[in-house]
Amino acid sequence: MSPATDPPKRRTFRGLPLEQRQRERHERFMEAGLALYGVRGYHGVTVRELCTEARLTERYFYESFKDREALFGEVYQRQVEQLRGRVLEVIRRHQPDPRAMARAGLETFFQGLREDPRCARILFVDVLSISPAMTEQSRQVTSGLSGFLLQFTQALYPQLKGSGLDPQIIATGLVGACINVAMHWVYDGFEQPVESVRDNCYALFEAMILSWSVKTSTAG
Amino acid sequence: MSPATDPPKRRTFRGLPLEQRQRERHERFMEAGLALYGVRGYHGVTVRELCTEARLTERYFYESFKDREALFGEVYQRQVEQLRGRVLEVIRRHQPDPRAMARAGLETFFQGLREDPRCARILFVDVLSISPAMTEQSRQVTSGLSGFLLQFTQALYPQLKGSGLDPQIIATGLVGACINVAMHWVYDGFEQPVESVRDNCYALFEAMILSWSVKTSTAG
DNA sequence: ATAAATTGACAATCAGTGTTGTCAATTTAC
DNA sequence: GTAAATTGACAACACTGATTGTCAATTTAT
Repeated sequence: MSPATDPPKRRTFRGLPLEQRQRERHERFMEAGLALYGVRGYHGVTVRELCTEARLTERYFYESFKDREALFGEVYQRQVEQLRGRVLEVIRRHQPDPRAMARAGLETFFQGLREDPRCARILFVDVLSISPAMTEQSRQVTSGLSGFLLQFTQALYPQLKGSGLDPQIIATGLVGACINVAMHWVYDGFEQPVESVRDNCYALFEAMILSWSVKTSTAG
Repeated sequence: MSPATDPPKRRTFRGLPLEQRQRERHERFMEAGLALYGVRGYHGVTVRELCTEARLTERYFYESFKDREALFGEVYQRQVEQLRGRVLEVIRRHQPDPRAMARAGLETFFQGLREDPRCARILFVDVLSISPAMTEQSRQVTSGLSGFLLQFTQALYPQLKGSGLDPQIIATGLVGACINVAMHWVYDGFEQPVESVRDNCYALFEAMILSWSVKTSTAG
């Protein structure tokens, strides 16, 4: 049917095969996305700016991503996985002391944001105002976080069940507390030392657990 | 210098003086802003749509507002003041019982969001991704909220000072907890009864206060 | 009744932006 | 060396949206 234009034959260029060149371009756009989205937000950044930042052209942008939102989605997902991975790793390393695990996890979380404040904007601000699809993606991530927290505390304190409270709501609240503290910390330019932020958030966790065990021990 | 076109003489129309007509138009745009921004978000709404919703034309939009952002700012500020006013009022009405005050305040907060879910999106989501100016406005509001919470708890529990924790961070965390719980509640379609949401958030407050007084009493 | 003010509908302008296409220059395979 | 693949710069196109301007119809004051 079509007049049969032979597809161009792939070949190496500057010593690199096609796949690697494509991966490198993809990677440069990812970095440009982090740099621009993370500072000016999703809606304030154009495709052209992303291309300039990546030192590539529009053609390659659409080679790697369906549209602007797709790039944001990938940047978002990568940030989530990087930070989550670091936190899980450090938690594992502090087993089995639950307090050390919680404190180290919190500290790693906050350290990650301080090392790269752009992460905070991408993870907690812009993702919510792009599209219903991105909002859903974000909600799944934070729900997963609450779920993990839930599992963690219930494994450590099995007596927490049956206190009349809703563990899911409590977990959602604690996650929200950390996020809000983190955001203010970031926007205030990291005034407080990371140890203070960590300890105060940990205090929220501990308070909740304490109160829980008190309630359940007096109730049971 | 200018060819001296006389300014049009103001007069009544449909029995209403100019000021009142302008105020009514302004009001219709405010309602349109709440309706559209509150559902589709700031970036998804155009001036034309706002005009259609308000059953007015672009000319009147720019009569009332400098631009799209100005309308959002006013809608935001009004929502803040309405909700805050209701919460403060009900807290006052439950004086002097601190638990009743806290629980009633929380319940009013959540009820307000349930009665008008558009409020949640405007207050907690979109305001953060519009401009640095709007972000700053939002931060001032939530800082004010944390400040109020701080004052409230410190007045009730003067022994809380000197526990080694940073009350400002704790307050920021508690506010973030309520916001996050509220957002998930809204987006989940108000599955849980408002009493449950209220009680669980209150439990966070109470846990914090309890833990605080325990720490200070054992330390002092 | 008439002229002026007011309104509403909509055209016109102007600036961006996403997206696709062109083309010359560069690099590679043969 | 030559043809094909690849790249990079940028033009072209289509579309959207903010903002200003036009004008006829309506209402009011005198």
